[in-house]
Formats: sequence, C-alpha cells, structure tokens
Amino acid sequence: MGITRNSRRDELQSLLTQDPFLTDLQLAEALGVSVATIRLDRMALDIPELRERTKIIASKTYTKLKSIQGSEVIGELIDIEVGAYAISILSVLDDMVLERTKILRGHHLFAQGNSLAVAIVNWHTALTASAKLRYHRPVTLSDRVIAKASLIVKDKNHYTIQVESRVQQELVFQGEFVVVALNEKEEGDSHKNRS
Amino acid sequence: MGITRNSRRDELQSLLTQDPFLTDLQLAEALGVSVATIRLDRMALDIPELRERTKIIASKTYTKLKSIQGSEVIGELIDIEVGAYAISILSVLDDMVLERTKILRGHHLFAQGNSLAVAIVNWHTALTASAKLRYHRPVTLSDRVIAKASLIVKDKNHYTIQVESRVQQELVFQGEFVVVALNEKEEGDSHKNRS
DNA sequence: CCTCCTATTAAGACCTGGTGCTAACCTAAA
DNA sequence: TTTAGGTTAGCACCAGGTCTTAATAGGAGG
Repeated sequence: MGITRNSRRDELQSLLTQDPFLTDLQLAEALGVSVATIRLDRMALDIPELRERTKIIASKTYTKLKSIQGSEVIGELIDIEVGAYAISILSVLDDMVLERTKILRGHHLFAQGNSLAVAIVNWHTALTASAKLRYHRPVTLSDRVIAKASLIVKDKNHYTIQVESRVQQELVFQGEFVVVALNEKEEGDSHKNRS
Repeated sequence: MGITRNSRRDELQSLLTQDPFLTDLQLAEALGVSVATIRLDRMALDIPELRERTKIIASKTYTKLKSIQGSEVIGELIDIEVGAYAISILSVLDDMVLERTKILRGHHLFAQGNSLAVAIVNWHTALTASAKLRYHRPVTLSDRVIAKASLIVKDKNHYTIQVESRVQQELVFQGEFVVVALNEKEEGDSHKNRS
C-alpha cells in the first residue's frame, strides 16, 4: 500500500514491543493489510504467535519477578544474625543491566543493601530513614555481588547499618543506612522519622 | 480413587501453585482422574484455563517488570530538559509495597530518583557515583509519587543532581545524586569514578 | 432387593488463534 | 508480453479449552 514492505515490518516490530499481546487480526487492521500478510511478516521476522509470546513473557517473568519484588530480601540471603550482620548474594541477570553497556543499574545494588539493612533490624515495621551511598566500580552482567551488612550503631529505635558489596573481593558499593523500627502505633504517622 | 474429592481439589490447587502451566490433561494424569473431572474441579475452585492463567501471569508482570527493570526511566517521564531538570510520576502498585504494612519499598523511590538523575545527564554512559538520601514520610499503596530532579552543579563530567519526590505536595523523599558521564574509553575501567 | 443421589466419565459441537499449504491475484519491471 | 515479487484468499488441521447432554459407577436408605 502506501508504505513499503520493510517499513511495514519495522512498524510491526514496534507495535509488538509496545504491546506484545496483539493478535494477527489486530495487527492486520493496524497495518492495513490482510492477516495472511501479517503471518508472512511474522515468519520473516521470526516472531512467534501470540500464545507463544504470552507464554515466554509469563515463564520468563514468573520466577524473576519474585526475585526483585516478591521476596522481602533482594538477592539470596545466605547468612544472618539478627541485630548484628547479614549477607546476601545477587546474581546479575541480563534484565538488570543497561542495554548498551551491560552495567548493572544502580538501584539493584541499593535494593540489595537496603533490604539487608532492614532484615538485620528484624522488626515488624522497619523503614529506611536515610542513606549515603558510594558506587566504586561498575558491576556488569553475570557478576555475583556479595553484600555484607553490619549494624554499627543502635540508638533507641534508630539503627545505623554499614553495607559493603563486593564482586570477587573487590569493593563495588558502600552504603550507610539508617533504619527506623516503628511501633505499631506510629505506623502511617511517622512524620518524625528523620534520622 | 483412594482419595476424597476435597483432598483431590487441594492437591490440584497445590499442583497449580507449584506450576501454573499445567494443562487439564497433565493434571488429570497426575491426579488419576479424567479430564472432565479436572474441568469440574477447576469450575468449582474458580480456576481459569491454562491460557487464561498464562495471560494473567504475563500481563500482570509485563508492565511491572518494565517499570522496575525494562525501561530506562523508572516511573513515567513527563517532562525533561536535558542538563536542567526532569520530572516523572510513579504509581505505587501492590507489588511494590511491603506485604504487611502496604508501605512502598524504599528502593523504588531511589530507582525513580536515580533514573531521573541519569536521564538529565543524557550521556551514553552515565553512572551514579554516590548519593545521599532522606526518606521523610512513608509512601503507601496507590499513592502517586511525583519526582523532580534538577541539576545543581556540573563540574567537568560530574553532575550533582537534587531530587525531590512528593505525594500530594508533601515531601516524601529527597536525594542528592552525583552522576558521572563516562567517555567511551573509560568504560569498564572506571576505577577513579569516586566523586 | 431396588431406588435415589452423587460423583465421575464420555461424547459431540463449538471457539480462538493460530499453522501449513495451495492457488489466485496485482503490479511493475525486463 | 512474460516474469517475478508481494499480497491475499481458502481450506484443512491443531491445542486447549468451552458448554451441554447423556451414560455409568457406587453407595446409602428404604
């Protein structure tokens, strides 16, 4: 039609990255061609059918989602002594890194350290009040980050926790977290939780 | 046969929580009953068919995964002037909060701010070198967090960026991020990226 | 014993979103 | 004009269901 075959295929690709749950019929209507053409295009571009795409997304994310969001501790908790220290390992998967450089996005290191700090406090409601972070070296795809958190100061309900994260002995990240343990009553009314 | 109907249904439930991608036929074989019985059991237990389950898992995780991992900016970027400021909105969904208290997990605020800081720098490789954070008030389920990042100091390739995140005008989070813009050459060899 | 009830199973028609194949069609260039 | 590339249509088939109806097994109660 008005457009060339290749630009239509580009368009198809981008439609599917926007929304991978489109049927061939929907794609056909969006691109003003027949369903048969969409099928040929998918073949050419090696794009599986809707059900296959759905299945891939579902199974890819099924376990991974848990690791970043579901569990209380981000990374795998391997040792903990409540009120003293905690250690976890985070394996850098390809969906945690920046596309171009394959460098781990900073918030994962933060999340690992932060959740470890909260785990040490081991209180029903423990919130981070403040933190100071240093990123020393980029962490890249398939590195394994070992984070060790240690309680250094406890002042009433304020816990100051030092986190050091290393890849093969080398320090990549440091953080000092102040975590506040809340009383039940204070929950949702913690205007004073400033470190 | 040896078991009762209710225990079979319990078993069915637990099989599906272990692996939600089982067909009726697989379930029937696992439980030693006919496919028809499995269908009846699913009806009774209000369990959708395989394809529906797959779709639910996929779409539930699809946008969420993106929001935490896939896209370059976490939250929805609504305004940006490169080298000056950037604003994004983050809607707090139920998988971002702590189970018990429904309070947003700290690393999401960090991630929103951090990715905004990196976006301002707009350099092919921009990494966080250090950060200081303050959490002022807990953010809860279904809040909308508006984060505004502003460049305050630029010293060669070091950018200091101030982020303030608010829920309904009220300050909930503050961060000061130092972001380093890397030369191509320095990539992967950034031992000196200490702010 | 037979009857009633529940659970289970089987059989058949239909649905969606495809696959794979063949045949026809249109247009534009050689 | 012939030929080739791209597009479309039609048909049979598939998985993994749906919904409905009907047949069967196995007690418990009379």
